Amino acid sequence: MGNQKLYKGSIQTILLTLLETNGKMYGYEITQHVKELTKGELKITEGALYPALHKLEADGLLDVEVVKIGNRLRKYYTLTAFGTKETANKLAEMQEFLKTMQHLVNPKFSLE
Amino acid sequence: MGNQKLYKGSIQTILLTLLETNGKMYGYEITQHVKELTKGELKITEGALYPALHKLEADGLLDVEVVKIGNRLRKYYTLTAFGTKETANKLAEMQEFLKTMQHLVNPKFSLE
DNA sequence: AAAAAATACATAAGAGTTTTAGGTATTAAA
DNA sequence: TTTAATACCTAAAACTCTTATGTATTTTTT
Repeated sequence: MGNQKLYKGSIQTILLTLLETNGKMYGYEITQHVKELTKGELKITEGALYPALHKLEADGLLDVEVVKIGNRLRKYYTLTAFGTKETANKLAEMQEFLKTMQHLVNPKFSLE
Repeated sequence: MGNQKLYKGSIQTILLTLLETNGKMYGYEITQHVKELTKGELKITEGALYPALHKLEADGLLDVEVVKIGNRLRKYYTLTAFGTKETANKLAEMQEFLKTMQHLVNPKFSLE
């Protein structure tokens, strides 16, 4: 497992991207999905996940739907229209960031 | 200027990489260099820069040499042997991180 | 059948990093 | 001569995440 510190600041973007790709997801599902997708590189902890989901919801980017499975709750999250727009913005920023970082840490390719 | 938040956690790696590439640099020089390299995308603030340099020095990754230019001081930083080793590690972690993020935000390319 | 692990949510204290805002001082440019 | 640039620095506050803890249900293992 690499340096979790590097992922600071990118969790929101990750959540939004996953929801855009998969339509709707619930918290626990997201943690498992990310673990698999990244082969264990990134483990989104609950202490980071739930506050992030709540904030995105409070900010109007996500809608939530509570579903009862047996006697247990699941909270399915989906993007709002506003959330979809913000996802595009954040994805663009992420791509810019990734490109910039590649240039910085891989000077051989920094000639553009 | 994109989302500065994304750069959280990567400043140490950026500093080490710059020092590896350029041999020795002083603080102010680094801020200017990064601004140019990234075309203004990333502005390393002094409040982030100096504590980071001091920490890397305290941790034994950097040596410092004070030079007087006229009546003004410059503190040139260079990598120690240990710092060079750590730079390689952090660069590897950064590459891993960048690859993982590309997969996450660019699902089309996530088939490996 | 009982114990352990997995599923599913949540919060709160603490750690760590960066921003914002302030400070000192010298040198170059307007 | 006043402003901008150079060059260093720190401290309070904001922000994000980790660690630790809690509750409860369901499934798997012993």
